[in-house]
Amino acid sequence: MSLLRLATWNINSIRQRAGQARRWLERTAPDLLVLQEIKCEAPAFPAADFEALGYRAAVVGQKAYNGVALLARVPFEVTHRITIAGIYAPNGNSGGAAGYAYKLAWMDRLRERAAALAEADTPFAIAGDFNVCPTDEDCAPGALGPTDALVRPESRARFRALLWLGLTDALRAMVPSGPVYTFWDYQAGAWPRDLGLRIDHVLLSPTLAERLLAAEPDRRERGAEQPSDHVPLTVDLA
DNA sequence: ATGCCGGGTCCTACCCGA
Repeated sequence: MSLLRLATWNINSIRQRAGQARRWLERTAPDLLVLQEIKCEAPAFPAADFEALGYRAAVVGQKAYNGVALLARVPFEVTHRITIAGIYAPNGNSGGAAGYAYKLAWMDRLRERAAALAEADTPFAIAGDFNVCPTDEDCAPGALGPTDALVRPESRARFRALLWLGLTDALRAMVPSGPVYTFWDYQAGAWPRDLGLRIDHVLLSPTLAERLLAAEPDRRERGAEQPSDHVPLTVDLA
């Protein structure tokens, strides 16, 4: 049986953690990795580091903030065409009411885009940092206040609207209940106290969800030297 | 409880993350 391994990782500066990403790719060998918060423009992205491992990079960069990239292993043999979206959704806590409104509007546009993909014939996955804890189980007690943009009801409603399109939350499909975090703040001993959040997600269209074999955040990476505050989330599809 | 850590940049005090 052939396997398609997808992964998403908010790397929090690719220039700071190119070596860590390279070692993780060697160990995990995904077919495709979407990265968020690369924090550089495309020419500064260390594409050669990944080409040496057999990955080709597609970069949408920005100076200082944000920025995403997609690393795909080449060569590959196309047996089933699928569409992969790598996203970095707005946090929504900065910029006051306007910043939160921007987050919600962005999520509304994402839903429209996902609805268009659902209308097409091609199976698809949306993977990335959604900056939403979908339920209370996805936020360690005390890790965030009730007014935080990541847990507010309007944010959660936008996430549910994606699921109502027929999408499957891959990690929750494999781990139906209990804490399974993908992020731990650098502050206040969040990692040693395991005060984490589940905000990185992989959503699968129905035919891909039928092929879901495994989904797991790689907690080892949070314990590395100078880690990102997010860990990679890997999803295996038959 | 925002700003304890850690990234970025107008190079160094300040913005942003979640």
